[in-house]
Amino acid sequence: MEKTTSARTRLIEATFNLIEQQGYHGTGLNQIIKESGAPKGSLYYYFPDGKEQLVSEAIELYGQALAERIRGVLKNADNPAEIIKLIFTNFAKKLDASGCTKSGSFATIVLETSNTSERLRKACNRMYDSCSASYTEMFMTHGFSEKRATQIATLITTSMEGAIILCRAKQSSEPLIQIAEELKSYINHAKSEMSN
Amino acid sequence: MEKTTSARTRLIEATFNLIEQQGYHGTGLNQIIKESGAPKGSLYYYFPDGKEQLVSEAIELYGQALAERIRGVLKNADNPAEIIKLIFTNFAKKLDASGCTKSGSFATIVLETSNTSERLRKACNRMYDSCSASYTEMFMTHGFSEKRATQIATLITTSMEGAIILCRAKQSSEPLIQIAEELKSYINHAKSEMSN
DNA sequence: TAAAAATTATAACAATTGGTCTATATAAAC
DNA sequence: GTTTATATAGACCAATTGTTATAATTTTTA
Repeated sequence: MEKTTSARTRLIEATFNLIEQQGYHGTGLNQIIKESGAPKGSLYYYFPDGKEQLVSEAIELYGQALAERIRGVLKNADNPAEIIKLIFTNFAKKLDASGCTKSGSFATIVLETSNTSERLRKACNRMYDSCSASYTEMFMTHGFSEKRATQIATLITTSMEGAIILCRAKQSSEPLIQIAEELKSYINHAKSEMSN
Repeated sequence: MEKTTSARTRLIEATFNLIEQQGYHGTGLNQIIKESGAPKGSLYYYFPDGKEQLVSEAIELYGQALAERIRGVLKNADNPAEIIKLIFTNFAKKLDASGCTKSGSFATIVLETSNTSERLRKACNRMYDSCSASYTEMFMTHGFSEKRATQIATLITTSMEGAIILCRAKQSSEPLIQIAEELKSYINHAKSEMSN
């Protein structure tokens, strides 16, 4: 089972790796093949729909992994504010580790293809929904109303994605760190107002 | 003066228009020429450094216009929370007017080129700094400490950029509207805590 | 009107793009 | 051991990418 799927998954992994650094159109299939080390003939065998399918599955795979990771961290959280801060600082660490080259987000794909590929747009949208839902769920289990929980979840999702962009532009993880602190104090404030 | 610069500026305008819809690598020079209606031979006459220079100047031009627009709106603001909300809802309107195709942000360029072009990365970064500084300035004139003003400005800048991405993915301006409301109440809260 | 400068046209460039094709190998099943 | 899927190799495709070079054309200046 390992050997059979390895070429396929190597292609997917290389795809996401390169796209998060260079974008969708900036990443060629030849480069993906070289980076993955996968045999060239295998690409259209596993992904008959070509690049679009390849990227679509990369979004799906990475997105699910991301959503699960987040959900796992949120699971045993007793302090929502603290745990959100932790997630942001973790992202900052990963970004730093890559020299600020790998953002770990779908923003590029969205911005490049949302007007030309419904398939990719929807794949990205599902991932945002999935992550956002995880946040919402946690806040609700901590006593927030559904409406309030959803609002905060949206703010988290958007500021996360936006902070990553600022970090790439600045070549520094500082924006993520800053937002981490900011959101923490905001969530604490929201908590204290939970009565109304 | 109008006729002489018209081909040049038409090229720049077409460039920004297309890039915000399709990204940097997704937009070809041929398409820019066609869209702009500018003579083909003029491109490398006005922009000897090619695509990079063309895009760089597009960022500069659009960025300055954006920063000025924001600064103008903030100038005669007596209610910071309300004016921030207004800016976000204005962005939402513009996005809706384009059928959610034109984001009016530099995120694509950052994500696609920050690892390969210092020139473009820095150009985008300058624009973020410029906008962020406008927000900071306003909050300071309304009594916020410099530190606090900067923090809130960063949250505004990041969540704006992130919200735009969510809107593109969702094909709806709803995230921008939601964040508009959320930030408004947040700023009001921050204002009430200004004493410490 | 002649000379100079600014602008545009056109063709070609090598390189690369995403994608298709057929032939060959490797493995599994009977 | 022969047949049948599964998988890989690699040449090939037309189209397009950004870029360069040179020629023709305007426009400005003298």
